[in-house]
Amino acid sequence: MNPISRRNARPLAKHFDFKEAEPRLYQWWDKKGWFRPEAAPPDAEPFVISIPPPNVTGALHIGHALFCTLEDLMIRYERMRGKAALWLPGSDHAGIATQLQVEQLLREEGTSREEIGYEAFLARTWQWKEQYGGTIVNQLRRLGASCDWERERFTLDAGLSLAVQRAFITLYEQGLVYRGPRLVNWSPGLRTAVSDLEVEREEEDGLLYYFRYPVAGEPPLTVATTRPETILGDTAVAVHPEDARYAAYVGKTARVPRLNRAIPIIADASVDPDFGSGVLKITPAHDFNDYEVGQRHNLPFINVLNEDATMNEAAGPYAGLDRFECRRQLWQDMQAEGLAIREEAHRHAIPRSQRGGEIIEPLLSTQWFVRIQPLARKAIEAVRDGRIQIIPEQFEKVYFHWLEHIEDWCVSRQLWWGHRIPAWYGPGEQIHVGSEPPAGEGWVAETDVLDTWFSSGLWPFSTLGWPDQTADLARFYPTSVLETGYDILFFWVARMIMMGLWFTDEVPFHTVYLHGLVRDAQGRKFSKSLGNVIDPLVLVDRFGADPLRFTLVTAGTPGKDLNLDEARVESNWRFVNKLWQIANFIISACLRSGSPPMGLPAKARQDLSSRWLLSRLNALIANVQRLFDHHQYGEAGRQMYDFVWGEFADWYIEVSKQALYLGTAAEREATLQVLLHGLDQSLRLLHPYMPFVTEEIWQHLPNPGETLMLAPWPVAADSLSDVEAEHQFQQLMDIVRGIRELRREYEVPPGQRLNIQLAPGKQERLVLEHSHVFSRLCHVESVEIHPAGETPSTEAVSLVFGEITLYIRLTEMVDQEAERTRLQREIERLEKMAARAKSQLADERFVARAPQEVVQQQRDQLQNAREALPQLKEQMAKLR
RNA sequence: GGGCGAUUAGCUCAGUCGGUCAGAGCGCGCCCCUUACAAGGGUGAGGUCAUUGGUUCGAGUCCAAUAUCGCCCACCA
Repeated sequence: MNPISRRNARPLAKHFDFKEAEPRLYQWWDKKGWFRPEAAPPDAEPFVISIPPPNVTGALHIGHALFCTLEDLMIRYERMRGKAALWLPGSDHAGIATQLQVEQLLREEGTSREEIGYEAFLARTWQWKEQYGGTIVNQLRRLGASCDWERERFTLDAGLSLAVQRAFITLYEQGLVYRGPRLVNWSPGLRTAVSDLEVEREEEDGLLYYFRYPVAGEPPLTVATTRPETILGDTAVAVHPEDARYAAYVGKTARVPRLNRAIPIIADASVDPDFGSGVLKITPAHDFNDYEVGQRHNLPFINVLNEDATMNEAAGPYAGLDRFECRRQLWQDMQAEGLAIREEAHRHAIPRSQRGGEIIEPLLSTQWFVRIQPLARKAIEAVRDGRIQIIPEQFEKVYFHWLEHIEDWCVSRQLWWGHRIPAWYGPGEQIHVGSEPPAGEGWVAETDVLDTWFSSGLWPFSTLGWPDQTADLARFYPTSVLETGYDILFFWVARMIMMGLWFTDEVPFHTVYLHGLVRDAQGRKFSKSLGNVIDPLVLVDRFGADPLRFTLVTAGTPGKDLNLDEARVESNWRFVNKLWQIANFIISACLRSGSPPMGLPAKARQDLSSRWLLSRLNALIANVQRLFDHHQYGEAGRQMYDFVWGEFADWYIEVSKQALYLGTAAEREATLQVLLHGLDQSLRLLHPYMPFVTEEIWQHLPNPGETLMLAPWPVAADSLSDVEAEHQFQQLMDIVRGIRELRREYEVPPGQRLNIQLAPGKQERLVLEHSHVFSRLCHVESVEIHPAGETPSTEAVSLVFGEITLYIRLTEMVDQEAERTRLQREIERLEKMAARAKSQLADERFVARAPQEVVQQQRDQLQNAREALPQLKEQMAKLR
């Protein structure tokens, strides 16, 4: 091993200038190639995350910032652990979203996609993509994302397009793809089919229309509908088979209002006799339930809608009207004929497009479908048998439920932007599926494209070169963790698992980590209309990327929505500053007295506070490891925060000043070593959360490696754990706090230094040897042994900490009454504690069954109370 | 109609393996510009851990019911 060349500490600026440092560090890391897995030795174990590809259309929102932070955290952590970490970035062509945006653009220019035509539209969209598509990916850089940019992919790249074709053709050849007329969810505005998942149902106020269905030879039937225009497509009227009211009607003929078409009255068990009048109109071409009834009873399917949801010629006199206009018109006409009975307010679920929000119509149309059950079975198995673990676990249930009830996936979309389905239509209704048309004349290419999620489903392996057996595929597939929001568990995660297993025969990743949604400080969803949208980049501008990252990770728990409060980002910005000031203090000390040799002082040269600090640090490292193993990054971050601020800064640094300012050269060196070690380890732990400030500080420390990014991750060592030191230092801390409380209670002026007498006892050396702790932390002038036999002055108050009793003389006469109250309070507290411990210990079941430490703890408490109480009571007795 | 989650301080939330777990941040009160940091330090007030049962030596933590809120799935016209 080469000796690491010695580098001196370099002074820090007074404050961290994140605006200057962040881009500088990022470019440096990137240029050095450290984001690439090749930065690790060739035999390093890989750790791979495929980024959830954001829509090219998108701008970075807070949800992106969350996934970006979590994934970067995992990647940086594993990289520091020596793995070949690959975070593969990219973006999604997002068929519908992108097409909508470009169409909007065209509309603003007074034209449309139909007008400019297919080729021009595609060219336009590509141009648009080149222009704006890089935005979001560049924004990820500002958050510190350590992606391997040389492996960046786009779902419409040539390689990925090939993968899509291969996958589709394979499924077809395996008999898992079929094409045919089915009732699908239709988006009239986009004039395309959409999948079940892309339809959202919201309860809305609507109307229920009651009307009469004329029946030959019987009084008319009363029927209710929410969509009167579909009456025109009715091909039956149904009642429940056991509904006595209508038994006479079954088999008779009804006449469709206005059109006078004769339709049968049938009996079907799916009719709920208790809803409305108990009579159901059947529109097989425009309702999913009716569709099934229609199939069962062999009814005709009459489609009354055009692709844009205007009425077609089957609607007779209403042809050409918009669906809602038709609804009004028909109802009016029925009122005129006396067929309309009444309208009733009715709250019901309306299906709306996830994109754009228009009302979706069930429409009969010819589409491509994937028979998904065989794929789903494999996907269920993989989670069931633990090859894939979903975190948090509760989502496994949801996953199973969805996959167990999954229906065939409509994968064709009548869009222009996307992967064209590799199919060809030949003479005589022939269909050929393949990347090229068959030989011969007259073959026409399919114009439908595939659902965007089809290509997303291949993402973990298509990005690595599949179907080619590339070196990357061999090395980095299966990937490691798939991290994303729970809202796309079905859309994306389940489909990746299904397709990964199907095409590669391996799970695409072994862990699924699902995060929650980011909401505003009051827990509301972000929305433009509420005006509560938080732009992560604005927060980065104000506070830097580190505080935002730290906040996003520590503000919540896995799988739960988190409320983002700007105040929290600000307070974490203060934490960044705190870290900076800690570093500033330590580096200044190095500059003053020379940087110490690397490493820790020998145990014999470690003072109590150092042993305490190192033991606490070691406990932190062990805890963090356990938490990381369980993906509890939030709790781990919070513990780091508490350690750095609450223990390292508040206590160790304060105490270290004694050695630094007044100690011998050897003491100074030993203390500096511990300070540097504490800082160095803290920076390593925090680096995955706050990469910028930690790297910047680390670069100013003496003797660092080249980059913190690749510095080894801290490992806990039993040799650093020191229970005794923790216990003793804790006693000192208790005393300091006790004295501070006392100072406040008696309003001792801050400048006034206290003289303390210590009752002789077992712990007297501990207290005497650390008098500097009290002098630095609570303004104590002197500590001396209380002369035996002498009664403490009436100007003194006493403080009791277990077996340590202190008498503190205050200059002015102590208010005897106040002191009595204080002592009384303290006595009561201890007596209660003693009583509880005593009764616990008297319970032999407790002593027998509770762990040894817990029993011992109770014994210690009892012991403490027993030693302290007589002291306190003695003091009470002395009061007048 | 099913399923899931939540309920802890004024607000937003942590709480791992049942035993220093009654915590943090913000807000609020009081004191302090003490030679790393006022972007700071110190110290307080404030909670029957939703309710009720149960398991256990021991429950914020596990179980069951209830209440309230939220989410997901589902073809009630």
